[in-house]
Amino acid sequence: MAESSLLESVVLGIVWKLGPMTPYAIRQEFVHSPSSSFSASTGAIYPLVDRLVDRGWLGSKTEATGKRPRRMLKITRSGAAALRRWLRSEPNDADLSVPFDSLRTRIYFLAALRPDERRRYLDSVVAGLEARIQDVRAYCQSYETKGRWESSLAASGYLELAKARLRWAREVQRRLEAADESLNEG
Amino acid sequence: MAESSLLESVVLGIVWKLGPMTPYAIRQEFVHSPSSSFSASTGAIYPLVDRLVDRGWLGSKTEATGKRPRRMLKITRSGAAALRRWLRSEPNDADLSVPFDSLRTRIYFLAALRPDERRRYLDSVVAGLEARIQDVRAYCQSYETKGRWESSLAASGYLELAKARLRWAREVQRRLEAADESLNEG
DNA sequence: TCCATCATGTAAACAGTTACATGATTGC
DNA sequence: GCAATCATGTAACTGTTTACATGATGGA
Repeated sequence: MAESSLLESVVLGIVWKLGPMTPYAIRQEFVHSPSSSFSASTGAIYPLVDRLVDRGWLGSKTEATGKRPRRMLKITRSGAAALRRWLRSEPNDADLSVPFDSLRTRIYFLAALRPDERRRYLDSVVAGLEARIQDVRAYCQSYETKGRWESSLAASGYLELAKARLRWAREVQRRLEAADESLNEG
Repeated sequence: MAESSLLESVVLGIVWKLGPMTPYAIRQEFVHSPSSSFSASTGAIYPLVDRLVDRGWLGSKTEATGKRPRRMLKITRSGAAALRRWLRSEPNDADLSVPFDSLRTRIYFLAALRPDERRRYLDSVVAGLEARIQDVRAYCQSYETKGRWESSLAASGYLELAKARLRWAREVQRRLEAADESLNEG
């Protein structure tokens, strides 16, 4: 049994949860997610779907409704089994390590900028995160009311991370300002 | 001027901050980071360093100290300028979107498991995150005392995310248990 | 009528992983 | 003497991005 990649497992999960659906619809799920870690370009998603079909995890039926064909994908028995295997598997090192955050990574090198540049950058980060958290809140609320329970649990995970990040960015901003002031005074 | 990838910018930043250093030492920085998003395998790092040298952003001097040569890398003027350009650049959509979390992603499909399997999985997640957060705390404290200020700000970002994630995992655990109990009663 | 979106895919280029290969140095 | 780690790199494979190409459908 082939070891499957994360993206493959997620696609399998999406079809299990939302299917039957077209490859196009799968892609939209990624596009509209508040966490854009998978860009899921066409060149990634179509070959990936083919792989899952070849492995017998997705069934594919081409419907000729209009003139142009649509591929309807649905999960098979062995596909659902593979999904459950993934879900049950012990979280590994990468799963447990602190999520990657490109804003945090940049901060690590912030001393390379002048104080005024640093301040400007932090302002744009805080403003950007504040704007974004509104979208996340809206996304989460839509799941709390109409969604399934798992979706609302995942959504609360989005919100927790988004809030933690904004809290941290404000703290960074505050500490930089304090440092600048003490420099001006002393 | 070529647009540089995130990994390239980070390598540039590491050499700016910690250099002059060997490609091997750069790799160790990634290996020992609490966020293992960059695995930075040899096959990634050596060609990447070559690209940065070709671009004139890193200077490379091969020292023949013993018998085997060591490449000492140091950032050039234009390399430092490129680093600052990256640091000043407006955070984009991907930067501002909620960080990816594979544990959260799995939760989204958790209904595919039986209640006892879900509970077992959540237990291993919470245990794993608890164990991990100790390492993160230790890592952060080492920067609070001896590190530079930017490192300690980045470290506080690690800790905030790690804590938010554990808080969320416990909340999920709690809500799953509550749901199971109400099923048993009603 | 025209534009956006639905919908399917391919091809070239590129980046990254895994595995391999080599050999020096340091500490037990 | 031996094992771990320092240290450099390459080659094959795989997955992803970017760009291209095509055409249907539905609404203003």
